[in-house]
Amino acid sequence: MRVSTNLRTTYEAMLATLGDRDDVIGQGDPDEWAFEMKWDGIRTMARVEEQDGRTAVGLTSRNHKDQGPGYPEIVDGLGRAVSGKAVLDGEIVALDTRGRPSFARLQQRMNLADPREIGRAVKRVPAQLFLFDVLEQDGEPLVDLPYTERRERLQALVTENDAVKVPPAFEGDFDGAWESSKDLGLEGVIAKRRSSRYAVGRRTRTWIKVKHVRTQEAVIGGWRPGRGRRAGTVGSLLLGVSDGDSRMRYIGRVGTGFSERDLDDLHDRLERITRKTSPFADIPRADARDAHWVTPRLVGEVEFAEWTNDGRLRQPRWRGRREDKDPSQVRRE
DNA sequence: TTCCGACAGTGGGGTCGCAAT
DNA sequence: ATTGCGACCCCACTATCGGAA
Repeated sequence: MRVSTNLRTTYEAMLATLGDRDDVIGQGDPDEWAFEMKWDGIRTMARVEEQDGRTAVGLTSRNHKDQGPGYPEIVDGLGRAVSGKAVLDGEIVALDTRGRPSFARLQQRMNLADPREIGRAVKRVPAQLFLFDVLEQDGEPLVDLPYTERRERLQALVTENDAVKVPPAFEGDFDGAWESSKDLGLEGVIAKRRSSRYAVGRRTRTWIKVKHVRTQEAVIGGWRPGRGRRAGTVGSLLLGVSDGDSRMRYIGRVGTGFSERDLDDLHDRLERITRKTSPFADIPRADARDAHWVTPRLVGEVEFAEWTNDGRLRQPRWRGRREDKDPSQVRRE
């Protein structure tokens, strides 16, 4: 039986810089890069140790919370997958019915405290640990080795099982990896410089994440006032799309992507088209609480990661007004 | 000089646990 | 019983600043 201990992790995860295709292929030799899929889950530093003759496993999230107790199947799997001591970097994921990592499913595993509750959740939504780096092996620090050598060490070190995987890294062309990630319905691609060291706790351009982006036109049906620095202007916009009906279908809020000029401009325009009632057919009470309603006349464009199960924008950001669009023509794409 | 990376501070969706109503 | 709120997870973005390139 493996135990999950509250082992303190001494490493902060290395982070990738957000970029686009040109940031990767636009400079230098394309062979300098390796490509991995971007997994949508919980970034986790894993430590395997020997303690009193037993294998002890620690899992730590990015803000230093002990994740071991919440994922007993991974603790057990990691104990079987690795012999000896190691510090490994990876992502806890929960796969959907089509085999894609689903953050929505994984959320059902978060914040559970009661062991019986966790036991039931393991059966309902099993989680896996996808490993993509090794920082230390049997006490030997590996962070200064180049990526390619750490990859070799990782693959030799880990014996995969149900709960622990080492997903492949692709050499060669970005476009191939990009298309694969798209076909598989994944978030995007992480490009890693093959010669690069593991920069503990830092965000550098030796790792570049390139994400699939969606765009959607939306009608502003209201807004919420800002707080702190944004007091006196717009906090977020309440967005909708036409359903062919007189009232709009609510698709969520957007509160980032504005410059200070954008905020002033929007605030000005919105104040002039104020009305008393909600233009949405279906907005939840919580979202409507401190809303200021407006006549649905202004159209804008947002970028976002994906639609949530509830038909809301996930990770939305404002891209600007679309004066060329008629509100009644704005549909969900 | 320019640019990179770190920080702080704003905002989002979703889940769970717990206190207030 | 319902509602509200914070803690965790994921995150985008703006604005600023110091120091590296």
